[in-house]
Amino acid sequence: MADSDTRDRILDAAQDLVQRVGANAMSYQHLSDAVGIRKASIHHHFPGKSDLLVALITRYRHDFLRLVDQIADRPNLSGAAKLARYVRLFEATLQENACEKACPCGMLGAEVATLEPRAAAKLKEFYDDNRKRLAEILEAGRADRSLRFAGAAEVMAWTAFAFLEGAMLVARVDGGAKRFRESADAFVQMLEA
Amino acid sequence: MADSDTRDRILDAAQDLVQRVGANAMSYQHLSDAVGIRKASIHHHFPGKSDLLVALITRYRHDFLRLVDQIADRPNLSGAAKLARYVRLFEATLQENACEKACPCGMLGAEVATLEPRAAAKLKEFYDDNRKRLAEILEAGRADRSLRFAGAAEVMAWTAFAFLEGAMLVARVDGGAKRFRESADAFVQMLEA
DNA sequence: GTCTATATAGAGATAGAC
DNA sequence: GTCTATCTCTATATAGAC
Repeated sequence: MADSDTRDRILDAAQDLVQRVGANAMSYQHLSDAVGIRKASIHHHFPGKSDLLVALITRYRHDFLRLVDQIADRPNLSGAAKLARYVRLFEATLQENACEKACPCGMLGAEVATLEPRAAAKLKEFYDDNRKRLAEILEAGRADRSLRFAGAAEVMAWTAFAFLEGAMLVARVDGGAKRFRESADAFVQMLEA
Repeated sequence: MADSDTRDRILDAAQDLVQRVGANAMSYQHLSDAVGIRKASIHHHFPGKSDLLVALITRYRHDFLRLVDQIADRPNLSGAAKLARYVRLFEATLQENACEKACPCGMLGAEVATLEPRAAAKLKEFYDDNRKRLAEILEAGRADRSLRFAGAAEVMAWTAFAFLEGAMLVARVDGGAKRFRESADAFVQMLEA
């Protein structure tokens, strides 16, 4: 499993760089420096940059949705409580490592026009899955009367997801994690019954 | 004024590229191709890439705030109507040229970690100014009872701005201008009294 | 699986002629 | 103000030894 370990360390370094500077500002040389192996060795695990990005999105999607499902599938939690915990997943990412890290899929979203179709498709899956889970949480909240909003849950899910991704990016320019938190609280409060 | 004309054409091309692919994926060669003059001539007008980005943000900020002020300063418009028109400025940008263009300052926000301090400071000015204008619009709406929301107008302004910037970026991955519109309408509706 | 070495292309930038 | 020519550095990627 030494192979798989190196692979993960490369993905760790790549994810960190994507979250901080984006995919277009990340190079095999940076990964080489971060992981401590040569560029050619990175290419052995991920022949092209797109292979790396596809693997990165796939792994992040899997890990993140597992956390979301742990929230969404809890039967004794109100919809409002689920929504608050979902928001906290984004907040935790922003505060990782004391530097302000954005969501990797938010960063890649800004760069989508420069991604290969494979990577763009994987990215869209992440967005789709999140909107779907969010719609379920919102609908559950409306059913248990902990949330109140007009219109289709799918529309509000798109709105909430766009806000969270945007807030992570804006926070790094202006306000930081503190502003993210108070703004996210205000957003959730608008939906609470 | 032939000089100033070329300068503007370079900035036009640069803005188009930033909106579509971002600053890190934009090169002097791309600008050369788009404008029809050589790379060295671009460097004559903008010695370094940061000079170009600073000029780009400065011009966009000036032009955009002029449009915002035309909305905010209209005395016979309700706060809710002003907010709806502000949102439509972002919607119009997204639909420009039949391709989906993001806000240049939203794109640069994602890339802020790779910007020189001068450019990052100019970017922050754009964010600050927009939040300030939005807070005034929201407060006016609360005063004329066309809008209703809890807490400080500044917090809701940050929330609305983050949503709009995020929605433009998310829309290009998933849903397009149509989803942006229905989602933005839902957001405004949450604030309407 | 990792290395050295190399290939090829593109980046940002400058010198100096017209 | 624009050009040709060139410089230097970095990027992605591959060949082949260990």
